[in-house]
Amino acid sequence: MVDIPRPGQPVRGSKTGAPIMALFDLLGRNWSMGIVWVLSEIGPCTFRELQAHCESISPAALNMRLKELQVACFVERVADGYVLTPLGKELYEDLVPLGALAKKWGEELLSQPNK
Amino acid sequence: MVDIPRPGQPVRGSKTGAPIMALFDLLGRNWSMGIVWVLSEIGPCTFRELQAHCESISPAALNMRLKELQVACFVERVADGYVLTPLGKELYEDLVPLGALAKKWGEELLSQPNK
DNA sequence: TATCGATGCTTCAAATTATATAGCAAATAC
DNA sequence: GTATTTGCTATATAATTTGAAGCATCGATA
Repeated sequence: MVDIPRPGQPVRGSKTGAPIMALFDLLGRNWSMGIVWVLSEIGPCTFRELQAHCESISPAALNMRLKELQVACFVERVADGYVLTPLGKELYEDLVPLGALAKKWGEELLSQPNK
Repeated sequence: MVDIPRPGQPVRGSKTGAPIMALFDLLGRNWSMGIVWVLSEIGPCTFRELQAHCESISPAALNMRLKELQVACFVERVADGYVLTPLGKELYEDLVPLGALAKKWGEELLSQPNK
């Protein structure tokens, strides 16, 4: 039903399905990383809460990404709504450094003549 | 000309332009992370080499992503072709842990009944 | 100096994805 | 039982990506 890129199967970036490319294929979809980030920040939450925190995501997009992330074992549904799985939390931990880099990047862009 | 999401300006995921959301917006585009990854693996390389290593990217897509990554200061053109900037290398370093996670994830997916 | 191959793209139509808006069915709260 | 809230679905439109073809420029060679 919901199709996700899987290591070992052809994905964008690798016909043999290099794991990193499969992951990039999944995370490179619109909102994927944002959802993981927000879910980690605000903890277990309902669909509508998640939607509100993502500010401009459409329900169709949110729904699709959530389904993918569930099939991919990064997110699961519990009584309170949606949560990161242990693997999802690991993923989040790996994304954390990007938060710091993003700030540095923002400064560099400002100090730079726009192209 | 080439438009990229910038911290401080409205981006997907943040109307105020939270840096991490701007970065996710950029990296969440098709092939962005894959290009950074490949560029780091094979070092300075030509357009066609990059294209070959990305296995199935179309030149139009590669060109667009390269322009964006250059405007974003992650990639630059030198005599030998394209290279990561120092900031681009930092970005790569932050992506490295995802390589390990991807392998673990691949195993978890296999050991799991597919949904 | 003519031609060849390699390189760095551009073009364009077709397919895929994403967005925005409306709204509905089920569960809970009153 | 009526009103809210929640978790979506539907649908039309817009944006992005793909895939294939090909062109312009360059340096090397004949």
